[in-house]
Amino acid sequence: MPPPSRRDVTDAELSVLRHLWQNGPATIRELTDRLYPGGSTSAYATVQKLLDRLEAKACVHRTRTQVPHVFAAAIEREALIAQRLEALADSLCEGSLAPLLTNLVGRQRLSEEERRALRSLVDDLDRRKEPKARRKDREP
Amino acid sequence: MPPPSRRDVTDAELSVLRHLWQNGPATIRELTDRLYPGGSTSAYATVQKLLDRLEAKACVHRTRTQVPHVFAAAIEREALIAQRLEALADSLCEGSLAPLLTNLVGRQRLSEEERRALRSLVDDLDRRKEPKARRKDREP
DNA sequence: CTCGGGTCAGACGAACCGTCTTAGATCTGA
DNA sequence: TCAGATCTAAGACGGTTCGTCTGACCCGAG
Repeated sequence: MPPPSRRDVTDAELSVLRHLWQNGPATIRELTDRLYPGGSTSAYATVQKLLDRLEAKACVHRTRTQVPHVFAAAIEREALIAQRLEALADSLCEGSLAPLLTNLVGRQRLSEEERRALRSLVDDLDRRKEPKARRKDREP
Repeated sequence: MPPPSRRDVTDAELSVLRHLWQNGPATIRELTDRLYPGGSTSAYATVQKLLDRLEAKACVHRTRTQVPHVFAAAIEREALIAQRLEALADSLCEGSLAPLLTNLVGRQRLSEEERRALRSLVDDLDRRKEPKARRKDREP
């Protein structure tokens, strides 16, 4: 059986990605100073390798025109969340997202405010998908 | 840096677990015949090892009193979903579940029926958490 | 006794992850 | 000019995990 071939983003890789999300594009040097403060010489190479692999996974974009190269996140945090939620649904719910939803909603950890926000989200969705009187939807 | 120490349930392990969820307790032989139909001798040992590791992860309970041993799922599918959702929240949302929720709700893939079910879930939650007049709830 | 089925412990190859080393290119300042 | 610093690039390393597979031992039925 061939391995999944598309590997997931790793924890160490994620810490790099997180920094790019929070602080925008950066060089290897900047990332190294931030993530491995007081790190020895090899920390630089470690960050470099993490960026290499992130680039191979299309999660990071590298600007080669200038030196040192500048790296920027090529995937949004939301997109990564979406991707993992779908992977979860595939492996545990036969692709259906509903069980995840009910699991999240059925928790006590949701504050009143979160519940209110959730309700308004559902309202928005309803409004978009089944308007009482059909409006001029450009994408039905 | 020490590895995460609590490893996740693997794909192959998950296929065993899935069968236990669907068909109830089973012996190694039964699982092997189901999961590796026409499998050679070693398939049996493979399933056995998967069950060993699942037991080590407290995801499976093994009845040793009788031979052959009978294995049963020791974790519900819902619990595993919950666990993974929390892991996801920890790694990508600083522990907050809300981003997962909004990501799931903001999709087009939710059918009208799913939206209706979701709404009633939120309604239930609201009713449970802020009853206008406290009723005699035996399980609050 | 033999043999088939079961348990148990462990080895194996492959893959992955984080780290680290090395070599060569490029730029800069004394 | 050249010595040193900085960067890119490629790869090796040790450790771990995963799925698979082998072999030894146990036991009850024929």
